[in-house]
Amino acid sequence: MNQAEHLFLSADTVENVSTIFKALSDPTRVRILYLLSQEECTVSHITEVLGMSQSAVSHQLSTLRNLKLVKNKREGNTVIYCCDDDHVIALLNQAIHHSEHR
Amino acid sequence: MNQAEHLFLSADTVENVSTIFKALSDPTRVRILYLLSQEECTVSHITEVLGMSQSAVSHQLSTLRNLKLVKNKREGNTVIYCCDDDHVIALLNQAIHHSEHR
DNA sequence: TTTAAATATGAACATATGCTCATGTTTAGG
DNA sequence: CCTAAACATGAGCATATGTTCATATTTAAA
Repeated sequence: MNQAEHLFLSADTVENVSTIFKALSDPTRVRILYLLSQEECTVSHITEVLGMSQSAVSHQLSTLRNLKLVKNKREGNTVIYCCDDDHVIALLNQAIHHSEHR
Repeated sequence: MNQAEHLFLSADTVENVSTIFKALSDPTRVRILYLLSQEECTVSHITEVLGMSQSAVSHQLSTLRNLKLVKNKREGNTVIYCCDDDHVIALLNQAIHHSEHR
């Protein structure tokens, strides 16, 4: 391949891509996103399923919210989270599939 | 969705998936993998293209080697690196495509 | 209007990460 | 053999990250 024919990534693309992957680079966030990919969940439900502290879960949800990977709605006393980025879920499912079929 | 119908991820799967994504969570490694997805490269070539120190590049190549995402072969005085995990390249390309088409 | 439940958030802390700097190792050439 | 080029690697350092702990906020119910 000739040097002139290289495809280059813009700095923006590199930044966006690594940011998306960074969001998926933590086990807790993987578990949260996978759970939310199956059903909407309250924070307390996520907390129970993951077996982690409410604070730890809330902090990670905050991270995912800032990245616009999840969104939430208040319903009375509780807050319900759901996925807000289908493509990231597709990436996650693809990685899961690959990991489980080797 | 009923609780009994949930799909659960094994601890191993969660660990594998987050490890793969962690490998892709750093801009330098994204640039290296993208470059190697197009052509085999010597370390010095990667160093020039990225405009980084040889040491920094070598350390990241070591990380990618440990994860078996790249492999290398010695050719005389130089060492040539190439990709060794097609699926990770597919994930990377998918993320790049998504990032560039929004 | 208190009180309790559900959730969010800031501070602190321990660990992980990515780079630089110095130096080690391997190979080709003189 | 000696030197230079190409690459690898360990130590050190600054920053980022994920959790806990304490506390704030919001809502429902008494």
